[in-house]
Amino acid sequence: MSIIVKEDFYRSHSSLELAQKLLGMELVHETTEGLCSGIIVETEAYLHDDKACHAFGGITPRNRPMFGLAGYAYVYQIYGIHHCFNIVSGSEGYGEAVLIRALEPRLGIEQMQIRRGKTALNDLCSGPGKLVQALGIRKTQSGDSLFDPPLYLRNGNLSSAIHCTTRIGISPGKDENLLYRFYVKGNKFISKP
DNA sequence: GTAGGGATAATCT
DNA sequence: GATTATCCCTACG
Repeated sequence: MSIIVKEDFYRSHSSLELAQKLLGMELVHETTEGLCSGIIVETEAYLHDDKACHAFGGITPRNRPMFGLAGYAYVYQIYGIHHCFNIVSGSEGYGEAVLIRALEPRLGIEQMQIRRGKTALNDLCSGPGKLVQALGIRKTQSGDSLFDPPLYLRNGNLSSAIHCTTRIGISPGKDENLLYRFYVKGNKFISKP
């Protein structure tokens, strides 16, 4: 049973609601090397009035996708080496997104192991930079839609409770105490308990 | 198995 | 020139 999540879904929830509803869904990437996917088990919300949000200082060429319609990808590079994958959320013009922080590997595990250079399952997608590398997502896909192949989400069932806590890697003074991080309680594929 | 520090480049001011 | 929503290797117990 695999139903592609349609654009309506992304637009009928606030960013905070969406961050929680994404848990348990399957993120799928189809490439020429094969299909890879994983269950979303950890997310963080970034809102327009939130100092830690890339869009807080206004629109720039890099963060432009965040100000568009919900249901599109926003990919950026940090620390010179790593990439992070976000799902644009909220209303058009507000600059909000949900950062995907961890996946539970599902399909195409062999391909992910090759791309990551690691074999341990819990070391393939347990972090924002790792899952982007494992799925083979590239920065050029920033701004692409998420309701059609090659990159899309499928509905899934969430069996465990959602845990809510503070976000990771936020500098002091940048709304670091907001409880905008969500993860599946007891799941061993999250980046950090 | 845990803790600490260094790498590295696009982006914006 | 400052900033950045991380990862990985190494050194210890």
